[in-house]
Amino acid sequence: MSNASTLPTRKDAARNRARLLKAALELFGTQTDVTLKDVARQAGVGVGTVYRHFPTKEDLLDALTSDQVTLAVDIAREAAAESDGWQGLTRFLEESMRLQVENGCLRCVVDTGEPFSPVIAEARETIASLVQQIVAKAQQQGTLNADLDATDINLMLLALVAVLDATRATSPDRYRHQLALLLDGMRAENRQAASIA
Amino acid sequence: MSNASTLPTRKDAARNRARLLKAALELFGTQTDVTLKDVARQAGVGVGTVYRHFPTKEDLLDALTSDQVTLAVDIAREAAAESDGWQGLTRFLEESMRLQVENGCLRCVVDTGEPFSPVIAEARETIASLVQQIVAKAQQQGTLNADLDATDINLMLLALVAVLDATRATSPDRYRHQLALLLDGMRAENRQAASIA
Amino acid sequence: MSNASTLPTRKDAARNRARLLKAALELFGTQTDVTLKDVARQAGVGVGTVYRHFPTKEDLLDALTSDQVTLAVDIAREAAAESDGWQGLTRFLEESMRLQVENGCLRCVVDTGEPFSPVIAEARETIASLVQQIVAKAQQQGTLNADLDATDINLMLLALVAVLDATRATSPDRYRHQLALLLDGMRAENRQAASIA
Amino acid sequence: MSNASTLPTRKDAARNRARLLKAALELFGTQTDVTLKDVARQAGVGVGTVYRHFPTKEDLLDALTSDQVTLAVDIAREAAAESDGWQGLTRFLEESMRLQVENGCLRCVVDTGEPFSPVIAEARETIASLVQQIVAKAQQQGTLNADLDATDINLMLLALVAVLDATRATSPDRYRHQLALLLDGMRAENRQAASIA
DNA sequence: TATGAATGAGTGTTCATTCAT
DNA sequence: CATGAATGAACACTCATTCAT
Repeated sequence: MSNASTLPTRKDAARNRARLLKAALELFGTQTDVTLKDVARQAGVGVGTVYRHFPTKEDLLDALTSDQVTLAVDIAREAAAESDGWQGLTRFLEESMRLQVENGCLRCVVDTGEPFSPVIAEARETIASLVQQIVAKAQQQGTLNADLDATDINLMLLALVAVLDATRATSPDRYRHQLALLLDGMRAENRQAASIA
Repeated sequence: MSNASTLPTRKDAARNRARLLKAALELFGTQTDVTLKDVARQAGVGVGTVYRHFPTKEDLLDALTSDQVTLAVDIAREAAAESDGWQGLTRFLEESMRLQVENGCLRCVVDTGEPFSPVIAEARETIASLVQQIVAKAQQQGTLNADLDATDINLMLLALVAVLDATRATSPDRYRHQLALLLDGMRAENRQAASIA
Repeated sequence: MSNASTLPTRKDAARNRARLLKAALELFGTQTDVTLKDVARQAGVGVGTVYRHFPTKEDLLDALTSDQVTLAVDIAREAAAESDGWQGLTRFLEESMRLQVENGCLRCVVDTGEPFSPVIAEARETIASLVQQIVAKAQQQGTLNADLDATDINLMLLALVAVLDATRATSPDRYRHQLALLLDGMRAENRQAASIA
Repeated sequence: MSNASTLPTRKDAARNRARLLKAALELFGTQTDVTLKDVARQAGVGVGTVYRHFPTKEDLLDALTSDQVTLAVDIAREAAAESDGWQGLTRFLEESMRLQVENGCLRCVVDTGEPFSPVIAEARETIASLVQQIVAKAQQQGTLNADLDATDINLMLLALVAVLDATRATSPDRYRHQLALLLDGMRAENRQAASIA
């Protein structure tokens, strides 16, 4: 939870930092156009406190993203540890989506060209490499289409996140259906040469 | 009160409206954070003119959406006219995405809970109903999974749009791969009972 | 008064620009730490109007300075036209100070290393060159110390401005005494070899 | 209530006060827009400590000024002790400027109408009185213009400080030229009836 | 007592919207 | 009608000052 680059020694400071990240997660997870005053109010502190912990709005978002990406790295690691590649892939997608359902700030796992901090870039690379391992394993085991790579998996996540965001208010489980379809489409035995030109 | 000299004004007004929508499409299709001054400049008119035609920024976006949804309705209608259901479905998705590639304002075809105007709501319903027809036909013909409905298709579009938006700058064709996967996953013969819990 | 780089075509816009410059002159001429809200209030307009005319606080100050420096150029030109060099020098100093008494924004005639716009830089060079002419003429005519140059004159102005600013509230004419002393010190016939080590 | 264990604290407090003043002098002497956090960091203490010693930013500046004015009083006293009035005057100006070159906080010796503390006011009066003695002596000895008084001398200092501040970065000795001119202008024998109207 | 975290009024600046020309 | 100047609420961010640790 606490970033390596910042070390809030005092207890109350650490608590405020956590509160701020929690508040920010709650707000940015569901809306865009969140002001820092909103975050401060939600966290029950003054604006100045936001700036003490995060010198810039960008920095707050980076910290938020870092936290989520760190959790995502753990998920990828556990998924890569599965001996069955297909199982690993399924687990990676499902657990990542569970993270998004709970926190709603996963957008950033995929590199969309937006500015990001080194920490995030590194985590992304780690995830990409782990996913690549999972993909390779599943392909060797003959359960995954040969024409997929790590980027496809990341984009799938992005797609599912979009679905979740759109349906969260009315039927937050809906994305699972899409995930099922995608998984079916990814099975090696289901590949259709003529699906698309 | 109305005389001959005021007639050409109507033409001008219509032309300005078209110009504004074109300008807005060009800008909102690729960026966010577009100001109305930007739109006015792109259209070659003053800000006041924007407000004459669209009392509110929201109204402009609604009009933009309406245009796109209208085009989407046409696509859906043509797709529904195909005798082969699977073909119709494929066509609907591919053509809709082509629209998004070109115009970039398809976000709104799916109801995401955001406020929208009656005309958009109506068009959405029309599309939903047409897609439902396509889906039913394909299912009757035994080519489409039985557990899919029109909403799934719309959400698929939403997902693909997210992929396109993220990859537009670097590899704008990437979404086609995701589409292929989804199509494979949707084929009746490929349905896996155990894909997901 | 109106800058060449900006062309306020409308009458009311031009009036507001003039009002803003007037208000800014009144405020910046006597105080530091003036906010743009202060300027807006003093001018009787909204803050937005300040930004329409001057995209940046710096720009407003630049415009203010430009105006004053332009007036200063005229003074220098007239002073350089005097056939008597000493007379020209006296005139330059007295008239420049009159400008400062009235407007209070002359600080900028001397290059103090702060950022400034090209317009100001150019005007400064023009003034420096004219003052150099005056100095040379007076030195040729044997009325001015040989060891003075245009920079000395500018620094003298700076010094006198400091005196004026400090005494404006209590005895705004006091600077004239300092000016008299400096003029006496500049007369060729009064040069003391041993005045300072 | 007071015991042996609190005694060393006094020493610490005194040392911190000195450190703070030193740090403040270093920062305010060369820049404007110095924050109290800057001062605290430069002094190696926390902000809270600044406020323990100086309840207000203004108070810190007052203390700074007091220190400098005290040094200036010493200079004035030594200068007044010279038997030769002109020598005393020269010494006063040169030494005062040396102070400004080194510390850069002399602004305050002259009453510019800004708020100031009683101790500063008193020191100013002392200086004024000493300078008045020097001036009177030199006038009696026939080396100084009859129309000068202590205020003129203080304003001269102010003027020279302005010159120094403007030229410090590029040619910090430049002010000496202005000083030479002023001294020449102040010599009784160089008085020109017609220097200024 | 020293520390530095917390505070919030205040800055410069933007932009949707209104209104005089 | 079209224009673009005027408006002011709102934003990201700063900093003198207070207060919990």
